[in-house]
Amino acid sequence: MLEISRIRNEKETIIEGLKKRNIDATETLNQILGLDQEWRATKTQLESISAELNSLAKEIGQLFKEGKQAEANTAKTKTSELKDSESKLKERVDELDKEITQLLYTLPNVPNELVQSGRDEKDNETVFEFGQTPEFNFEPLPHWELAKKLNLIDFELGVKVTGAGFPFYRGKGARLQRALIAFFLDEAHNAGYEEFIPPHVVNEASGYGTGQLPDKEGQMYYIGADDLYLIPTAEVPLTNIFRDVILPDDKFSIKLTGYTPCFRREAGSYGKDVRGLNRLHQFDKVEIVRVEHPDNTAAALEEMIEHVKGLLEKLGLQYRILRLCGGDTGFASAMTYDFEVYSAAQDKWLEVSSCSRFDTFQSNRLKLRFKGADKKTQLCHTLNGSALALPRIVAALLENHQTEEGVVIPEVLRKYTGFDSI
RNA sequence: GGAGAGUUGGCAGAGUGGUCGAUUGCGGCGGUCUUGAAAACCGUUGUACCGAGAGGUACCGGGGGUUCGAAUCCCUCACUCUCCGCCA
Repeated sequence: MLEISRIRNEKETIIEGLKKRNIDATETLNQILGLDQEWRATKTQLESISAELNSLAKEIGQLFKEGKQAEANTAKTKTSELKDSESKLKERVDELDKEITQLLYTLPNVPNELVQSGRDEKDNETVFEFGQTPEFNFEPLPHWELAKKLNLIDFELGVKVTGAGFPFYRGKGARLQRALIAFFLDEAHNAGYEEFIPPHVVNEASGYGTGQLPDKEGQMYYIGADDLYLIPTAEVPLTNIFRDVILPDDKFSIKLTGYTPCFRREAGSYGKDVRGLNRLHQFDKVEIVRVEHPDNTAAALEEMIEHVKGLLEKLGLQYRILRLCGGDTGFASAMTYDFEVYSAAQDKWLEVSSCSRFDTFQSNRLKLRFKGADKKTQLCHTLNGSALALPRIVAALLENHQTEEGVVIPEVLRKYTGFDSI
């Protein structure tokens, strides 16, 4: 959520920035500023009436104490009129408050100056490429066929027990999952991230804190009996650790990591790119989350990108990094880099990681602040990234490292898997 | 699931209708003393909003009510803890 103070001061900059998302925010911003003006005027009125009432109440108390009943009762009658207008003004202030917040919720984050304007994924810029497209002297199989042939993943069993998008991993397939999770967590640990095992369900306040609610309500599995939500990513519990927190400014940088299963309803996304592991309702992911002083955000994002690059290179996967254009950048993000690995057998690029800086957009909702040397509180910056999401990594590993004899496990994973091929 | 107790400032913990944004202790910050530190002593120490400023308003788990006046009384919701039951 954008800060109202920023809208007051930098309206034109925000309008320019949001154009990169193909959004003309002029009208919304004017509407907000209009309501804000009324809000402030009404609030000033309200507060002066409250002040008057407060002092009257004190006087009446004093009169009672002095035994001046009659005078006290006269004073009492004076208050009723004031109370009337107080409650009317209060009502209006609350109303305006709500309307402003409602409008603020509709505005996405302002893109960073590096972000290009653009409509969709076709306008994303490739900023880095690594590796060679693997060549095969046989017809490479897509991962869903390899998974079946090698008995690694059972999609039909998942359908039977739960439904589509909830596969069983089995045998070496299951052990490969566990190996990847351990590998990713160890790498994050070595890079200075503190490891967490967070809850896999969160309450409503946490959903609002990271912005899944109210905008993406339909994407989360909801447990009605207890009013809880299954997490769509570890970002939600990990970032909400800092909800309503004021940090001392010597605490930075804060670096967290956690593995969790992720649950996404993916409502409305059927029929496209959903084969095999490409899109699931439950998948595993290791997430990295950072809370930063605004001065260090750019460096932190660079560091996260280097970290993810390292992971992919150690796994021997060809990849590219895209800086998303305005239209493709997520609602809360100021700038996002997507990592895509090349899938040989599907002949397409699969998104395996997304690293974003949110600047104050999340922390404003979270009320995550720090107190600087000048004793002023200001909003922290948050960032997060996947390091990494498993399914498409598994898909790429199977497809790109396949031979006619089977699948070769990358060197770095072998101490975790206990086997070097499948 | 049953019964009970609780939720107050960074923490601990007072406060049962007016002078309470809130006693006190600890912690934090500043100072005195000291070569330095500790101890002791003194001072200071919540957040947000409105206002050019003076100043004002709101917040004692959330929401509502009673009252001229609520941390304090009433209603309601949420959460936490203890005991019992069940249980990995």
